[in-house]
Amino acid sequence: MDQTIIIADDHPLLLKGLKEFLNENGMNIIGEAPNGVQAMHLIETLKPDLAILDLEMPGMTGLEIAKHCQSKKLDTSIILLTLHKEVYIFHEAKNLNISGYLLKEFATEELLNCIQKVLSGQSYFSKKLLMNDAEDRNSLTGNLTPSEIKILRLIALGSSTKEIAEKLFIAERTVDKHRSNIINKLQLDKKHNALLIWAQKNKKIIF
Amino acid sequence: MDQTIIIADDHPLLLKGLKEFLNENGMNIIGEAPNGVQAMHLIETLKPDLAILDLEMPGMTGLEIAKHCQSKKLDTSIILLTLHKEVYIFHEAKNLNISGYLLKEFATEELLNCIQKVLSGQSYFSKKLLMNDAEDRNSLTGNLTPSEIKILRLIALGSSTKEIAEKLFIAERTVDKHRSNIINKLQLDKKHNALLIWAQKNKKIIF
DNA sequence: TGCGCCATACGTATTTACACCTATTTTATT
DNA sequence: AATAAAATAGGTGTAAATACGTATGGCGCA
Repeated sequence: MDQTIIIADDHPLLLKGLKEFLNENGMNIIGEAPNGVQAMHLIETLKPDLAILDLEMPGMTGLEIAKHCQSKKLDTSIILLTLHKEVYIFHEAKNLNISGYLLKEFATEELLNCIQKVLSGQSYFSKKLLMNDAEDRNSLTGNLTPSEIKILRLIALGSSTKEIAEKLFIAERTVDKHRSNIINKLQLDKKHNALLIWAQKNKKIIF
Repeated sequence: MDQTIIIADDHPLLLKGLKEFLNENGMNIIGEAPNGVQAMHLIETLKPDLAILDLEMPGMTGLEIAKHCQSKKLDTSIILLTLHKEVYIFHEAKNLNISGYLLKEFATEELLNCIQKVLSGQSYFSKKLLMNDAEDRNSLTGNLTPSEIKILRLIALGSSTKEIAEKLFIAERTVDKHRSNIINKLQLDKKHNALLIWAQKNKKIIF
């Protein structure tokens, strides 16, 4: 493998383990960073083929790095490593240049496979991230209609009513009405931002 | 160092990093385990001088292992590694045979120091765990005035401007002004609810 | 066929959140 | 004692979120 890789993680032991593991498997690691800001800098200066990033890092998360790369039109492929099952990332990944997403827990089992796929232009997302919490989800969002769920997700991602309307090509008032219905179905307080707060808190469930 | 060590962590990359790091520093690792149950088994069979354990592991947590060791009167010293600042462990440690407690985040910086102390019979608890998130907090909320922090906390708890004004016996406009100042200091997007979302996300830091 | 659910859309009104501005009083710090 | 910083308060304006209505077309199911 002559393709270049950088890695970033704020946990030094994990960074070390990752580096050793990749080296043992013949990968060409040209840079490593202990936080998101430095990782971004490495990507900009070294322009590696692949960046393997921790999702949660101080300064800049792996997700934010992906967004920056996209807006700066850098063609570094990105694999995210995460500790917890943040399923919502999977959905964001569609709009971003994220090619892989793995749990650290299973990293060695799947990492090589993932890297190979990504370096050959494909993408790889750990199935273990997808098949979970089906129960929680149903108990909470089972009553919601498909449109309502769509809107709820956009709210969770930080979109305003206006933005949602634009994205879904429907009227703001319609979105408004859906919000209202969602609030009723979830029996939220009739308080300002109650829906927003709920969506933020329950990100993991609604995706 | 001829004293024997076993290590356990459910994250394979971290376990690898830890092993390499300790080997490089001349430690004598006689066993490693990917979960708590196997770690306990290693301790019972190999009777190492020291066990370096992840706090959160499937099957048996580092804390449970410590309890077992105590009840079985094994004199293996125990160092716990943790990802998150679970300060409550520190208080439990007094009643258990836990000799060290470190954040993975700072592990390399302090780990050798900690191991030396523990192997020589002393104990070592990361100060970063005690004087809590003082750094994180300062880096993020250090510029904030006491009033601003008060208000930020109320926002995180879901209070509206009106409610905050009532609780603090000040005018709504004053609260408004503080919100504005907080947003500026934290350099948040000038977007609706940006402050609310930030406060929700960073609950752990501002309290 | 008709009933009900859903998505769509619009109107009106209220409450919040925030920007940008000024100004006074209190409290610290030097 | 003087200067700086913080807390307080207010004005004006915009955008957003929600409540509470009504209304229509589509679609499935009894």
